[in-house]
Amino acid sequence: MDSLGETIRKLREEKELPLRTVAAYLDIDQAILSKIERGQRNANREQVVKLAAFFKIKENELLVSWLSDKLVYEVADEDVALKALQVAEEKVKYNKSKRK
Amino acid sequence: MDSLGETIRKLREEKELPLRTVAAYLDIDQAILSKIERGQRNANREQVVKLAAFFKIKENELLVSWLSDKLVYEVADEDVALKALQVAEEKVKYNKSKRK
DNA sequence: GTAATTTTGACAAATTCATTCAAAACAGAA
DNA sequence: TTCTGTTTTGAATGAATTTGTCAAAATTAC
Repeated sequence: MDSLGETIRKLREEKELPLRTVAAYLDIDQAILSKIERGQRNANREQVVKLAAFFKIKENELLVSWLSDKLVYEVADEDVALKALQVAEEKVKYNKSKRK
Repeated sequence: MDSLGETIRKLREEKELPLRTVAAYLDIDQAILSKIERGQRNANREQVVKLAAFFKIKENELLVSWLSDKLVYEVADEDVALKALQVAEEKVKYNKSKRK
């Protein structure tokens, strides 16, 4: 249940790479990557895709991690957080079945 | 499974009230309310609370409707939408248990 | 200690978002 | 059709949020 930040920090440290290296690959300032890893900034979709490629892990898994982080952030400090997530699931399922 | 917009439009039309009346209560331009009802704009939390009071319905129900709309919007056109919602649920549950 | 790396925060730029307003579109009644 | 009230649209503005840059401070490793 790691956040995106925790995940990529672990991967980076496993390979003993400095922020600089990964940041260069993503074409962003290392300060931003530092913040992303610690959850102070959100990555954008493009960056997530690049990160998956860089670390050679499944793109979809990282996207799920990233998206779910955003969702958690969105419902934070709402009492109805869980309920809202469940209803959102229903709505997505419903839309999917309808779109066919 | 109505969206917030559909819900409040129905309520307003049941009572045969013009946009003007409800908009005045919310202290916003009627153009905005029109857009909120048709899902072209997001309401903010405060407006949702006021709407619940105005129509005398449960605040939490309307908040769930509003929040879940935002979540659906956030994951729209992502293949991993459902998965992300499920993982987000797990994360929220986990955070809740930890925060005690 | 030095050197490399990471974190922080101030600032600027860019982008997104909300709001206002007036005109256009629409609906119903006469 | 015209009159009246309502709703929708879109352009323009302003506010707020996000995003990136940079350099200095803090931390870590040697």
